[in-house]
Amino acid sequence: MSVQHHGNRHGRSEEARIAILEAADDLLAERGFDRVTIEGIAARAHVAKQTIYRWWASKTDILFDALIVDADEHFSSPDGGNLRSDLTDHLRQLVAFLTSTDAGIVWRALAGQAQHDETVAARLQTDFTSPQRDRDRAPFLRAQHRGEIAESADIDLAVDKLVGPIYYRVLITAQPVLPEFIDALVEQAVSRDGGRGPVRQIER
Amino acid sequence: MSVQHHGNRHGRSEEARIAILEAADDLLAERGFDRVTIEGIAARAHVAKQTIYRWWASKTDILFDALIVDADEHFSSPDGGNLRSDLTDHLRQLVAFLTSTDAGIVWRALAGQAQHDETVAARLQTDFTSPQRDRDRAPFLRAQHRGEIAESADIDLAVDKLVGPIYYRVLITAQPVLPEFIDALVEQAVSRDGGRGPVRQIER
Amino acid sequence: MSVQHHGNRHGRSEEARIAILEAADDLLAERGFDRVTIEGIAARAHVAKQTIYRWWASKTDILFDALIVDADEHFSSPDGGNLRSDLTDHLRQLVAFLTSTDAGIVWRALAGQAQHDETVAARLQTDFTSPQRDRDRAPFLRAQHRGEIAESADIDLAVDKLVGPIYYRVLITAQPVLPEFIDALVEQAVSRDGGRGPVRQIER
Amino acid sequence: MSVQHHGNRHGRSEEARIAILEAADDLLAERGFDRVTIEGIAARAHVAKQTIYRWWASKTDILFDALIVDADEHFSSPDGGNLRSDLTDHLRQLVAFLTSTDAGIVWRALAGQAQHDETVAARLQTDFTSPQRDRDRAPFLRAQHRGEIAESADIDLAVDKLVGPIYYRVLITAQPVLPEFIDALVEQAVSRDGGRGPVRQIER
DNA sequence: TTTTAAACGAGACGGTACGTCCTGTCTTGCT
DNA sequence: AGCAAGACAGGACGTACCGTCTCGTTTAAAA
Repeated sequence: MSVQHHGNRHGRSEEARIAILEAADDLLAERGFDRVTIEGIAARAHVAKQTIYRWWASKTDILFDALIVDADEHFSSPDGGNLRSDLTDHLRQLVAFLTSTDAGIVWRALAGQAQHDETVAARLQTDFTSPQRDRDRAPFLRAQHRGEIAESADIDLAVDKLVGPIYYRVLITAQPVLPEFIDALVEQAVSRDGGRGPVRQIER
Repeated sequence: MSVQHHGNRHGRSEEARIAILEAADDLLAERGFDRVTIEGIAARAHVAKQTIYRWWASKTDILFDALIVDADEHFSSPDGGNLRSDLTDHLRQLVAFLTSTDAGIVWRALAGQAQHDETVAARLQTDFTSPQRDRDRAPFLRAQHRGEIAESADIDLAVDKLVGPIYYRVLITAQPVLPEFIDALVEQAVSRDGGRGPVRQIER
Repeated sequence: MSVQHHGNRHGRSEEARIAILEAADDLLAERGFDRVTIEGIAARAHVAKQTIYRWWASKTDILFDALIVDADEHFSSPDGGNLRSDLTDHLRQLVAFLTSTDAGIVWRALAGQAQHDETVAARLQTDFTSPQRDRDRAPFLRAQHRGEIAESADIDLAVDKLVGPIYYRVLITAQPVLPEFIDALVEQAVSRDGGRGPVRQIER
Repeated sequence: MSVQHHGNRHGRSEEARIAILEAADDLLAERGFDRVTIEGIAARAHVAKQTIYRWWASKTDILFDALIVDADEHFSSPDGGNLRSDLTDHLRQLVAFLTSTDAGIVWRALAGQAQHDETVAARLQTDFTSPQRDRDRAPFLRAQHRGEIAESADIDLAVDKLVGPIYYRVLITAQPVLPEFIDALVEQAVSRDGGRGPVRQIER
């Protein structure tokens, strides 16, 4: 295990790489996306700007590196044996990730920037949204495999109904996503007459 | 009837105001949010930078002005006599607004920027999200008044379930929001056993 | 004695004129020429910018108005009966004017600006330098009239030798112009072997 | 031998430095001091504004750099063996410098600005006036050394009398400084009965 | 007596330049 | 070869004044 150096001919400095990612993270949390600058990162990481430009194309590129590592690690897929339990578990993990982790802060910044920049949108799709969607579908797939739900079930629609309201609260209305809210979403997804509860037609 | 002013004590130049809003709109559509600059707006509107700074605090402030006018005008509330019809109408208007209007482009830029800037988030809440939420609730309120749904119905939850998936598709997954998708959302909201359809439990 | 008004068809407001001249003077003394601005003068004089532009072409134009009045009033021509006495009197007045009066501050600013701006140079020549030169020549002319000096005397050269060193000290070396210095200049001008004193050839 | 640098850790770009000084010089000659702007210099020198601000504090600071080089080089001190000859030589050089060189244009602008700005005045004193005064005194010091004039001679006074009228003509009266004028000044400085000539008392 | 026109305070306008910050590129000497 | 350092050309920021303009008010001479 060789120690990393400041300038050598053995490849990039791991020391610098980590310092840059941490500086970017810290600056994002402290000052917000618009005031994260390459110069600011370089200064805080005690690194030359050129070292950043050598390995990353932009500040969003740095943030993606900070995001990906954490996102994968965050989610576990404990199989609780039934759909309700698995969905509840999963959605709680999702909400925790989006609202209570450093990676969630990064994700939110990138999701914001994706609205401005098609390149960011594309990479966010590839690096986060798409794998995340696979994670979102997993409980349903397991339920199908188990025979708990029909093979014909429209899982994509079910996922949209389930996670859509969560992202909506996080990005748009800034309302907290409480356990009861998650439960209501799950209830609808699993119930025979799903989601009927709150707003159902009065029987005549 | 009215004479053109070019700056005097009786108020600002309407001519300049409109030129600035149009320039901002055009630049946003052509170049994207990050390349909308005050200097660019001033140049395109044939206006002095100071005239912009005199009346607006930032480029997002300008975009809010461009947004508000259009948002109000966009939505009508035709009372179709039943909840399903009203919701369908309303959601189609919402989707059209978000995805197919100039104002929708502006809204998306501001929603993105709101993830970076708490000030923008606050104003977006006040100027768009909150009144829009009132518009989203209106069909349910009319249905309650009609006796179509129970007084105890949790309208806020119903709205989240209804519009959440739409915003999610527009902002996150970039999937088109087709009529069938809207219909599926509405179906769940109005049905006695709402949303059961695609993913329902297999009866045992 | 009619009171002056704010806006009428009988000509300009004397009140405004004086307030502007005083504001210009004050700002020059307090902040220096470069920070005298039309806006600053207008604000301090509680006057509209247009009122300034109506009557003056530039800030130097205002300062000329402030200068001229005082310059004329400053100099007296008491005839002391002999050249030495008259020159001494006159030079002391000149030095006092240049270094110790409000008008002297204005003059110095305009003399400085004249180095940058040919228009200012021309007006300064007409309004100050040329009449001042007449005042400088007066003692010699009286001495000629009296028969004290020859009709053939080169008065222009004598004036240059006399006042040149004074302006030089005021504008260039920033040395004080003391009475002894004036006396030395006068001594040379009036003596049969003028100015020989300090640096004379050693007799062989 | 030397490679061109365009900015690196080993110091500034000599190329940029020279381009900036030349641009400032040219703009001063073409447009006058007030229309020399940092932006104009940057544009003409094909240089970024920041490069100017990195090395100079103001436009006068740039002009000082343009002045100093030339001033030193301009003056030679040929020892003609006698005071009259040396003074004549020296004054002709001075007049040529002030009125007929690029550096003279710069000097005049700075001398003008020194009347407005104490900082400029101080630096002009240090960088030009004071060393120039040493050059002005040199002929007298050599004459003393030679025994041509007394040890007790007041050289400072003699210099004021000699150069004062020249600066006066250049800055104030805008009269040309002709050889005859120089001769008359020198004549007075060296003659036993110096300066008596033009305006002397009529013998009684 | 009423009308009218000049000068006024106020302040918005299109502009120019300011001095600062950050971008992305480059060059160098060190390790 | 990668690095820290940092100068470079460039572009946008937000501010200060420029000189012009229009407005509505004040006022005394002209009608």
